[in-house]
Amino acid sequence: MLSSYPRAIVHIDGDAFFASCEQAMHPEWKGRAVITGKERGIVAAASYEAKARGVSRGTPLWEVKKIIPDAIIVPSDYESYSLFSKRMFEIMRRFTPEVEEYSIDEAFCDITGLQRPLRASYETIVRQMKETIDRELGITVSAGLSVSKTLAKVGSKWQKPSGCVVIPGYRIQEFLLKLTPEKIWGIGSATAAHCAKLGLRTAWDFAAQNERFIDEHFVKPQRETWRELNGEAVFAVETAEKHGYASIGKSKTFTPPSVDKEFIFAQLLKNMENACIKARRHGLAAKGLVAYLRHQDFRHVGAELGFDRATAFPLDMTDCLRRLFESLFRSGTPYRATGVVLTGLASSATTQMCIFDQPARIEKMTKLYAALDGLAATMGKHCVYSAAAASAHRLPAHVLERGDVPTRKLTRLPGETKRRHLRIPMLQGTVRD
DNA sequence: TCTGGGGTCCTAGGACCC
DNA sequence: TCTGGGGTCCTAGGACCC
Repeated sequence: MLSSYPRAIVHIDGDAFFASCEQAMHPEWKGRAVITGKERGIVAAASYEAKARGVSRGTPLWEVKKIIPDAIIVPSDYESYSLFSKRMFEIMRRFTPEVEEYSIDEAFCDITGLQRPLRASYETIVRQMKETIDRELGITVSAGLSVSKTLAKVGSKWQKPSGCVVIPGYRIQEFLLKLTPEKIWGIGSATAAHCAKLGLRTAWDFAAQNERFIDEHFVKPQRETWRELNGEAVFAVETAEKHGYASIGKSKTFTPPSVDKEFIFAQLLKNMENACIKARRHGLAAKGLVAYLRHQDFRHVGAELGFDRATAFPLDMTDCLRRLFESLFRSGTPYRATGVVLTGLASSATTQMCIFDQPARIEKMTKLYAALDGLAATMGKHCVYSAAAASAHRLPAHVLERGDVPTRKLTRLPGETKRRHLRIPMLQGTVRD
């Protein structure tokens, strides 16, 4: 049985990936502080030169400029980074097809049993993999090799940048003794606090508990992490390509927080319109809609509602959104952000029609949005938007808007001689409560 | 660092149905 | 109507990740 002997799992992690890609594309930037994230106003990635001077992920850019006046600050260029990413995965596949593309800059692979066919030890295989990536891509990655994904991740983080760390079963304790529980993949701040309450100060304290104790005090995901730390490969390397989205969300933080009811609803509408645009671009339609409001203290309240028919049309959702909003909003409470999530996404081509639907109307709406999407493609996003969301587009001076350029508003569609009524009856959402 | 934006999965409790 | 027990679905919220 495969599971009866230890697996050899590799985790490869790009070092300051976005910044490294920029340096690879602009060799003259090597050795300099390079920052990406210009479009959002905070650091998305910082080169090691920048990190050495105290800049880390999430630092506001104005602060970066104070610390490093000559820093090179550029917007994140996902398309280019994706090319580096793809090539990294391809190189890994030269060694084994068992590669999981975990994120743009991370991948796992399973090299169990490959010593003989590749005529090399596991460690040598990993080293070759890492060195090939470094050489061919002109960036560096860090590698971890161990018996489970969680431990392989411990390895790849251990010696960044450009590390290559092996954690065999008999050395697990040695590594985990030097880590707090929070450093482990799958253990966040909440679980770390829970560990602290139980007197578990190191990751080893957690790993060394017996199963009964773990079952008593922890829930499923943490129990699985516990088993992984004990050398059991619980999480499989998922080779299958992930396609599409299970959900699409859009959110926006505004500073300062607002108590203005219509302003907040307009933000929500804009979130919803943006999410719909993205869904249509991917040929997807949603079965449900979540709306949420974030309080000043970062807690949020949300509510969900399902549709009778999957849709990616704002006109279908406006009523529903209003109802969700009314159920969430408390007047006098300042909110700092709004968000919308489209859930239950499936290809809009295969959308089942509900027997109460009127095909003609749906077809009209399909045409309308196809026209709007076409317009957006040629004239820029948001050249047309719903009147209700207008206040979110014409932003008050106190609202920070990054990256969005105000565009002109059209009152009629191209090819029309007179204004057409765009009043299409709303689809009834089913409130489940 | 008092805090961006985009995702996934899990859980507890209630509703609803035999 | 009261009485059990159990399954399944849904929802709101948590937690975590990059």
